[in-house]
Amino acid sequence: MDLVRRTIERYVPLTDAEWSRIAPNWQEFAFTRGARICGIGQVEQRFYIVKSGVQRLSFPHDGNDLCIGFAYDGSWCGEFASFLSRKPARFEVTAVTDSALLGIQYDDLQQLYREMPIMERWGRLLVEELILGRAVREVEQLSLSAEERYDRLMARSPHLLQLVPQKDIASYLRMTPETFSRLRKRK
Amino acid sequence: MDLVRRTIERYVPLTDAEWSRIAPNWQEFAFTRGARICGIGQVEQRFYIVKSGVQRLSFPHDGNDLCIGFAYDGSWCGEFASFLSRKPARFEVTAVTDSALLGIQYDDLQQLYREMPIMERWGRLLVEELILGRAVREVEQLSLSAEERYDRLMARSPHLLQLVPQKDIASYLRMTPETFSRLRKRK
DNA sequence: AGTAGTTCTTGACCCACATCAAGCGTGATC
DNA sequence: GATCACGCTTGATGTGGGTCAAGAACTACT
Repeated sequence: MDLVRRTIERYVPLTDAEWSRIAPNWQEFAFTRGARICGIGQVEQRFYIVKSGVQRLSFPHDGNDLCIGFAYDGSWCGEFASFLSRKPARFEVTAVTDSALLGIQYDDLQQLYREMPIMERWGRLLVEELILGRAVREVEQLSLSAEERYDRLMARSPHLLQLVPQKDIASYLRMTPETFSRLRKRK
Repeated sequence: MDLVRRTIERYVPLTDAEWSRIAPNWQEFAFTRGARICGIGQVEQRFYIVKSGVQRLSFPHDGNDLCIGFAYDGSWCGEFASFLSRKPARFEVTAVTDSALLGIQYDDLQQLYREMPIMERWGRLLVEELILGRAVREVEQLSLSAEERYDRLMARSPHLLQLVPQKDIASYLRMTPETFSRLRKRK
């Protein structure tokens, strides 16, 4: 649970008093491999910090899943768009491995925002960071070839190959499992 | 200038007192057609609200520009990633038509965030909205064919065709000008 | 251990869209 | 109103990566 405090404090400092107001709002959730953390059509109720495990963000598209991203230790997890907008999720979140997540309920977070300007700031900085990540990924998607995207991911997150099925990585890189397999062989 | 107040009040209510603190931080900027609003490599100094005109967000990629998005009346404008991170811009912002923009300086905005929790909230809600827009676009990019993307854009923003060169729209839709031209003919 | 359901690999083939090239507006500049 | 510079169109040709298919290697379940 201290993980939550450390994670928040990467953005804003917290006094012990502030933390003791915040802490009770966070709860631990366990998901077994393959479990659905948020399904398409439902409204995401929580925002999570990953304590352990790997999770996948994806959406189904004629037959197979298109993979949008992964979350792991220390990163955020959840269907943010649904969480923020309170609209049905377009993406689903699945536990790729057994996972322990620390989550906060939407209403509780809004209450914290209302009571504590420091939390409002945290919320802003957090979403700003998400935007920056998206911008980087957008450039890479647009300007790199299939092979370059493969190289880039393997350079940055080689561990992913051990953690999640190749077809998911392939989909994340916007290529078919066949192409991914052929690229691996070439190296 | 009242446009700024109205735009902010789409997210949070402002008292006259609050507004009179905020207003002096916003300034009007004029750009003529073709002018560079933010160049690649420089740090975006301002966050803009569009008073009039159309602007383009793009980045160069072997020879031509890859177009990421457009801004027009009432929407936000600028290289947000650079503005938020204070790092050199990866994208450039160009005036497609003569443009009048209302802008606020980075430091001034941070000062407002510090002084006024209501502005901090505005900032949070604003970036949340930007993220939601990205999610929608990401789904469309991934799940629609070139022709479907064309149809979707023509249904939603037919006016764009009158405002910006076809090659930019083509690039925004991730296709060559030739493909775009052929799609138009088919309709 | 045996069966069934996945995922990964490999080969053969295909196609949507890109690339290349040439001619045609159209509007800015002198 | 001639010249120049782009943007748009149209046709011919090329190709990266997708699709289809079939077998091999895992994994999970009983």
